[in-house]
Amino acid sequence: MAMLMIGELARRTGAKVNTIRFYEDIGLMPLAARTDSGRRTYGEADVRRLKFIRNGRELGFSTEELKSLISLSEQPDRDCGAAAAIARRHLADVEARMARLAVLRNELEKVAVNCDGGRMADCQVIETIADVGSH
Amino acid sequence: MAMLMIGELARRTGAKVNTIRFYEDIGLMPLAARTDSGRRTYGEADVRRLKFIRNGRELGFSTEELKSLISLSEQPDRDCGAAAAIARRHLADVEARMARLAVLRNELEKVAVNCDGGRMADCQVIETIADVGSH
DNA sequence: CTACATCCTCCAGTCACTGGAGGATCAAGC
DNA sequence: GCTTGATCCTCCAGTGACTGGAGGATGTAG
Repeated sequence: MAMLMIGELARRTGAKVNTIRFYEDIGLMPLAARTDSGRRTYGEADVRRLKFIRNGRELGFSTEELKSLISLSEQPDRDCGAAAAIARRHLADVEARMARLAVLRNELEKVAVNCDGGRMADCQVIETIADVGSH
Repeated sequence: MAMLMIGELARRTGAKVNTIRFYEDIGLMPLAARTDSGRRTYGEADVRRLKFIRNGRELGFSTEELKSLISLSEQPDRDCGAAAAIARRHLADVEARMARLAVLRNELEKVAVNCDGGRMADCQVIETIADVGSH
């Protein structure tokens, strides 16, 4: 298994180099092993972990939540109620956001088509955003 | 039309008092009129504008995008192509996020039910988040 | 007239990055 | 063996969008 340098890890996960170092600083990624000259090296497990982190972040989990989830997963004998609780807390939030996004998407779709070339006075974008969520 | 104090505006829009002042600082809300003693006063137009801003923010528009949208809407004779363009740029993003949230929601739902009481070794939360979006 | 809520300004802190300066190291080509 | 360019290192300052608190003035109800 070939060791990866930080730049390659970045390419494989879509995270920026600086972001990976930042994750190490805050303990979200483990302290990386180093070459003799001090360069960080990574393996496949790091690729998986970082992909997990990036996905989690984009889906709205905080770094602290991800830390809990990871440290939970590293204690395979304890029960997973805690992980499920974090997930469930997130579920309601996710559903609410989806509902509002759905409304917005439909309105934006209409607007993006109708609006082009018209005058601002007839533009629906502003009204649309003002009204989403006041359902 | 009764004038509102900042606290009442906050209550009606869900924004915090400090956030409203912050929006004034960065020019997202206009400089509020003041009473003799220096307190900010607001009217119905401010309620609408702030609701628009809060919704826009929660739906992922940046404060700069909202500023553009607002200043566009204040020039009703110019064409609304620019507003539509901002909306369209957002549309693709919104759709991508919805798709991933949908996958996540379905998985979290399964997991939140199955997982409770099990051992971490069998827990799907981690796998689920690691895989969403890698499809 | 005394509480107490609400307002004011100013400023420091938070979260999750992002970017850059200044310098070392490495791999490839001449 | 040497230069060039990419990549790496550390450290630190900045960003966006707030959030919270200190310290003090003002308004209102009993």
